[in-house]
Amino acid sequence: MEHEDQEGAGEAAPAASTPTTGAPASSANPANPANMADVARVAGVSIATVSRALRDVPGVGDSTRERVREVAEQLSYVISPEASSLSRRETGRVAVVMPRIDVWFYSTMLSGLERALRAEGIDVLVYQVDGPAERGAFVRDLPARRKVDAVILAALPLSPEQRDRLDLLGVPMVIAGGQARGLPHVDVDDRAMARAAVERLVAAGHRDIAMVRTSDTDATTWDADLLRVAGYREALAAAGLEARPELLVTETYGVDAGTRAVERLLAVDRPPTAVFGYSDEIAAAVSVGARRHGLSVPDDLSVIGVDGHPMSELFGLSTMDQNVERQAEEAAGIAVRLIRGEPGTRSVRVRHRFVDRGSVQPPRPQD
Amino acid sequence: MEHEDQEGAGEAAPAASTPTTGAPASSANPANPANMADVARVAGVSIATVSRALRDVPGVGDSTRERVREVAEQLSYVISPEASSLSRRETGRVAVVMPRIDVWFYSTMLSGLERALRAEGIDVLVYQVDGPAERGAFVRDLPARRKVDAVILAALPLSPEQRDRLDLLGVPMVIAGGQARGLPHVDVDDRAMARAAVERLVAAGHRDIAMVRTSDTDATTWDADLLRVAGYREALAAAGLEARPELLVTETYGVDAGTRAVERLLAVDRPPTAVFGYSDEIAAAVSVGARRHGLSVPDDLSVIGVDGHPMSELFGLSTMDQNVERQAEEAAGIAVRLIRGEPGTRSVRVRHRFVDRGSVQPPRPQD
DNA sequence: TTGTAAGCGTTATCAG
DNA sequence: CTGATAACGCTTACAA
Repeated sequence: MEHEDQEGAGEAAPAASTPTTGAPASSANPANPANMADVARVAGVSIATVSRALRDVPGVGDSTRERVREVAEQLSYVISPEASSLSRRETGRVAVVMPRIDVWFYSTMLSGLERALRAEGIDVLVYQVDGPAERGAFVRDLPARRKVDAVILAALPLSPEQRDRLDLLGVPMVIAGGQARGLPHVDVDDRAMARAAVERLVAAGHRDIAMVRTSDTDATTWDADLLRVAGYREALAAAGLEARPELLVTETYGVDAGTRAVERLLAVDRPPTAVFGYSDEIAAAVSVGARRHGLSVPDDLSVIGVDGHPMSELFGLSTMDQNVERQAEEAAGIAVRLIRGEPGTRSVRVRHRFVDRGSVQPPRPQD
Repeated sequence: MEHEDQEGAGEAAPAASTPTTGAPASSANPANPANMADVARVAGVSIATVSRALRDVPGVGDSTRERVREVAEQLSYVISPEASSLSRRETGRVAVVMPRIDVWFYSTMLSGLERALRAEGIDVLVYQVDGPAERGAFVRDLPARRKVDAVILAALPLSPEQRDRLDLLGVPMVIAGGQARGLPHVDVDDRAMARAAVERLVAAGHRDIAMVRTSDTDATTWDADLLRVAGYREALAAAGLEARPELLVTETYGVDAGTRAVERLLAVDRPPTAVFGYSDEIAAAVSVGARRHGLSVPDDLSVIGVDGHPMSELFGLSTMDQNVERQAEEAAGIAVRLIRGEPGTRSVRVRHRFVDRGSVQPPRPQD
């Protein structure tokens, strides 16, 4: 370690070295934390009373409750969640299962779920289940079994058999960002979203409208994919436009997917004047690819995406925002109500919204 | 829908009712899962033997172990983690605490941590602690107390007092992506990374080198920020270049930060020919901003960032990759060893690496 | 090798 | 309002 100073250059670092605060007072012996019996003893009451006092359940005298509270505080007593769970038969935890964590949609969803669940005093256990193999293992071993009060599946693609086996988890389940037979879910209308996006292109005067999507590396089929393609086709049909197969291009995922897609699209007979991207990431990639080919967006090529990915803001891309935060909130809400046995656990469809950033313009006048 | 049988099929669900001796219905009765006593009874052994058999501890006859296994399987028995934890005095869980989940660095870190910890059979509890207020609350209430065997703090900025109070968690802690007095940590050499980046610019022949950073909305100070600025200055000094204050610009975080930064930089007397971005996101924003001003990267302006953010690939930006996945792995490893009381818990410095994408080129010949 | 029984720390049910 | 006491489901000496 060569360098020492951060930036104060001259001054000798104030070095917060000494364990400043003396003994953390009273106790706080991490090795064996106080338990309810300790509190009860010191407070001179029974353990049952401590339990009641600390949980704010009725049936304890005010003065008693107060005294217990003080003693607990003084012993820096913390309830043992394990013991409490064991006795109460619930964990205070929810599992969130998702294919990836390090991808915008999922990290945003997880962030929203965590926030909403934490507000309810529920802890979040994450399971990242990526690809068919891990999915199979997860469904086979059900590692979350008996560890949580509910499970939130975030856009996890499942076969019917897998879906069924999940019932063995024995707790309520919710789908966030998708659907599955018989489970309450929160999603957006992918088809309508795609249709609305393409309608924008149509309305701007485009006739040759391409759609670009990427294929997954594994054989997984995503509902959203199918639905958005369907929406694309519907919009074309509704406008009396032909769905030219060569304008629906699928590239394998990768950084140059956009460039490749643009190349393919420019090579066709009557190249498109507008592109609908399956996602904002793809729209952005197409936009970059277009630029590399000397095309400017939106002057030479209109582009619109789906998602509401922050990246699209940077690129100035118009998009159909699918409001992931809201989806997360709703899903968390359903999970909580299911846990509490409250009603109101119906599925929710979150509304998308168009975000106009000017990347859709009328096509260049044809010559 | 011919899924039906797990084993018994056919029989109408016996509903969750009879508490005890009733045959555990041979199948998964989610309401009342089998416990060890059930397994013991069916297998004709004691509950202790079941415990030993299922955990692979020595001291059980092979045939007995086998029989117990079968019975457990048949009853689709799953051990109660709560009970097990309570008895064993450990939870099998680790808490990961981070300011945000929906930001590249953190989601990547979390993804890596989850993967590594899952491989060790450890569950991950996430806490998103955003901003000074939540940080204060987290440190005050310590919601993770008694819920985990270790805590991993992912680049969580803490005051010395807060740092000290965390000791009350009573479990080992690790810092991932940063440092804090007295705690084992995993990080990169931010200063060296910045220096190396700027050295690339110097080596390409640039003399007027700017640095762009963004300020946080709250007053939080990030070590990485200070260190990277220091590295920037060091590199300039080492090259005998003046550190012109007007070339170190700080913009408030936002999508147009890049544009604003470029504007400011173009307005100075002798505008820079190269920009070092505090992060890849900023470098990308600057790159977009430059383009809006009619400057091309790298022809008119060289740009280099820090992070290894996938976005930089899309933008064709050179960067110093800080290898977050590796940092996660190392941090998880330290946590695991700390939990097991194994040695080898020293801090780790992960090496960064330069990723050349051609966004650094010699400056235009001056006229 | 196997069983018995004492915890682990709470909650919940009954009495008082 | 308060206190015993029996679960909750498992682990672990200690015996057999």
